[in-house]
Amino acid sequence: MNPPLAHIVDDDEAIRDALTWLLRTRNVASRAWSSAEEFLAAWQPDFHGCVVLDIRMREMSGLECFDVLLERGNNMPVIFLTGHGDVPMAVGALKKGAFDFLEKPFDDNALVDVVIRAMESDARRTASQEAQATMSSRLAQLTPREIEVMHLVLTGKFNKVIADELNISMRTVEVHRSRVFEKMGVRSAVELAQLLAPGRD
Amino acid sequence: MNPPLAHIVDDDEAIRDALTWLLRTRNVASRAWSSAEEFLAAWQPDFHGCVVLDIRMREMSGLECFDVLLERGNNMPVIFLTGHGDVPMAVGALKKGAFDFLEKPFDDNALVDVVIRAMESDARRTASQEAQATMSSRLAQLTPREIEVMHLVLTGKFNKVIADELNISMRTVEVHRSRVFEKMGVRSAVELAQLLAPGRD
DNA sequence: TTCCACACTGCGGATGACCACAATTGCTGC
DNA sequence: GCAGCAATTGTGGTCATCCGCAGTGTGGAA
Repeated sequence: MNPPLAHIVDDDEAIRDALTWLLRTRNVASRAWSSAEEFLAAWQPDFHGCVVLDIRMREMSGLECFDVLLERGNNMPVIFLTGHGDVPMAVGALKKGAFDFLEKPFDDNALVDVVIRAMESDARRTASQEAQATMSSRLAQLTPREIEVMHLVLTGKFNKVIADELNISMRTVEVHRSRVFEKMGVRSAVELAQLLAPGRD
Repeated sequence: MNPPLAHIVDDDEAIRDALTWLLRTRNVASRAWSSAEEFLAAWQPDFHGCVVLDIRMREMSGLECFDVLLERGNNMPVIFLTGHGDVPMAVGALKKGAFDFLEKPFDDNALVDVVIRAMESDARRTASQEAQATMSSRLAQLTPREIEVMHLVLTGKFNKVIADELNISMRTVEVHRSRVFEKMGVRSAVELAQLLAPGRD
């Protein structure tokens, strides 16, 4: 898996170097890209960390780059940097899901804080996403009939009722139910419900 | 219950009237307040709809008003209007949970759209909140011991195991469990798990 | 003191969940 | 055709759940 990095995307080498240095002094690993195109070309779905994206760049702008990332299903938090941002631009970016939007000149401490919080946020997201991936792969192992039975089990219905609704025997329901538990790695309907429900408590 | 209203808070009477008229033509009920203080004095937890809040006002500013609303646990979406907003102000407001941040002069259609979306959002939130209030009032009826047993039941443990952990007899666990189901209005542990879990499927 | 809510316990029976063993049907791929 | 998977069903038995009936003990409120 790709290690978490702060991906710095800026066509100004001085800024790139300054940010790289700044983050290194705070023990934040980073990688610099000299254009949106370069970053997008290298981008992979399992990139982790965050993106620090300059708005004004020679070719593709930071906002355009952001749109491409959204289309590709990027999950990393994106922090915008801009020298000449206006309010609608900032509002639009945040409403599309940007993590933050900072104006130059920015305070070094503030930027580092934002980057760190973004990377923590990504780490949390990654963790919960992995759990969900495990769930999905398990769900994928279920046959159509098993899924059907599982849904009815999750409504709390008795095997007898489920059998009625599907016009099959109770015994068959028991078998499906048992296989579902086995494949999903649980030992009861309650555990299954907890597993398929988001975190609580 | 208070009906859903677009609460217009602006110390400029011309703006208030214009917005009220604009919203009425689109069949959106609204109420105008001539200052943040006036609105906050009248504000009640069961206000519904949304808030259209001017930033620059003579006494308390829109941002200060927003902070007070947040402290009071306001749930209505807040839409900011401003003539001289800057980027950090907009970013800060959105990150604190504002629904939108519009600069004057704004497009009438755009504003109405935002207001309508905000009120729809509030209607959805209200609905899910009522469901949760029902849950809370039911949970409040449970005795301490019943809550304890309920939590263990929700982990999928057998009554026998629960009895062991609490050093009581199985029969007692059965009684608590039964009372929990009765008070929570469910008929099985699975239904209980579904009820206490956020929406899914 | 009396009443009541809460927690606790035992017994026995009805019902549901789970499982091992055993088997049939139909469809797919080699 | 044969192997393999999915879906189906039955028998018989064990374990868990659920429930009514019956009763004890404690602490707080009337």
